[in-house]
Amino acid sequence: MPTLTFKLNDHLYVRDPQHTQLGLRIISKSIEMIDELGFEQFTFKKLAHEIDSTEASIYRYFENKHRLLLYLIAWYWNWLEYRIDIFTSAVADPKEKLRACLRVIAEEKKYDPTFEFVNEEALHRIVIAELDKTYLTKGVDGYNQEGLFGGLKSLCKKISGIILQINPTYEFAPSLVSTILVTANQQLFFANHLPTLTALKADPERYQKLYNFLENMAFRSIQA
Amino acid sequence: MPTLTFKLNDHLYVRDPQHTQLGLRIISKSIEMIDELGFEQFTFKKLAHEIDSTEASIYRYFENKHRLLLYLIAWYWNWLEYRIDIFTSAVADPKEKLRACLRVIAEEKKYDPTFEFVNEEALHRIVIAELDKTYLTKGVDGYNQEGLFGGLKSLCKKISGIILQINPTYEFAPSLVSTILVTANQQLFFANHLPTLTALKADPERYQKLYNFLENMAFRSIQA
DNA sequence: CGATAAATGATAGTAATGCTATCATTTCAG
DNA sequence: CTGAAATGATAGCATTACTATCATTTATCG
Repeated sequence: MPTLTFKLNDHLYVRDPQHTQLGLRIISKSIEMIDELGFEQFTFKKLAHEIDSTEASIYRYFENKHRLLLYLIAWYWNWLEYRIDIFTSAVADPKEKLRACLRVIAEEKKYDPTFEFVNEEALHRIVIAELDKTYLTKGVDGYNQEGLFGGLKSLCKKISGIILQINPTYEFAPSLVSTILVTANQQLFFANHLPTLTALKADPERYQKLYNFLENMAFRSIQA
Repeated sequence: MPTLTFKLNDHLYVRDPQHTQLGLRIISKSIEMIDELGFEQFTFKKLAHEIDSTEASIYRYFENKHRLLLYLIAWYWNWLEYRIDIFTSAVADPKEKLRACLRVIAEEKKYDPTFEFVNEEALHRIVIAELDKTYLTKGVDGYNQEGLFGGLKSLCKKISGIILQINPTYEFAPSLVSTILVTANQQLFFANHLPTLTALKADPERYQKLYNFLENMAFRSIQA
């Protein structure tokens, strides 16, 4: 099986980490470490030590640790859209298309061997815990101009399009979609840490219940 | 008019800032500064300088800057619930009650002279930009045990109760409410910075449109 | 194969941050 | 008026997030 790579926005990195051994180790190990330590406790120094390299070398791939996070999360959105494309391409009915999207969004994330160097399960935990740090920063507008949020925006646009096929008069398509994308992660976080804020429980069925919640919210919101 | 104060959880502070001049200045000025600088750029050293005090003195009120943020945002949720109580107490019909809640949640936040030392407009911007930093941290579980998220949880419970009055069979009440509370802020942020992710525009009518979005989503989701 | 450039490693240094600690001074309460 | 509480002043410290420099290894290409 060929190892696929995503073409991510140039500004996310200094040197493309997908093209070298060291780059791939940086991605691989940083996912592991951010997942374990949390983004605040994670440092390039610690990462360098773990991959038997140096801080300086890592800085040759990523301008700073925030851009690395932007990179990883952009990768995640690309991966999600790639999965959504797989599961919607053969579907004609827009309602079924939307259901397929929601299934991909709500499903438990597991290691995808198509991308050897990425542990999607850990990456999903990173997205859950750190997503907001990508855009909730004084630099948003600049990042946005550089196109660093292209992955999320593209996904949002795609799903909004499907919703408008179902009901062309629905006024809030992009708001509903961004709400769904963000809340899917948030509800899983609440299930683990703030259970009073969610109807989900920290059990294996939570992904199914999350799907039910999102499907109910989406289809009822958009009905004419 | 008497100046009201909220009884906030003891663990949020070392010494209660509402009881002293210096404490009130810390609250007042920190809101201003976090709003301007963002939470990352904000430091106790800078704050000390602005209020003509010292770093050490501020540490006598707040264990660290993260607890100060928790304090401010807890205050905000208390204030929101207080406003919701005002606007729902006289209303009998649960549907109207829910509408009143959504109006308070979606409305433009303005300075409330009941609380002289708090600029609610700035505080709302802080909530929009920094809310997630209160719970998206490795320390959540500890904070939660200390009861530091009581304000948000209480609000969520109250509104969930109203929803269950409208439809006792709705399965996802707390999820819907937490989604609404979080998304209300998020959509306003997107309107200002990532407009492709929202149907709102960065204009004065955005609060009305936000209300419409939330009302549509809420009432349709919970209908039997 | 050898020369040259590119990539990486090794090491050092710096300003800022997030504290902690100590002691002196002011303010307040009984 | 006295003692305690609150505040100020100052110093210090480990860590972080970089930047800079130079040496060494590795890949590339004629």
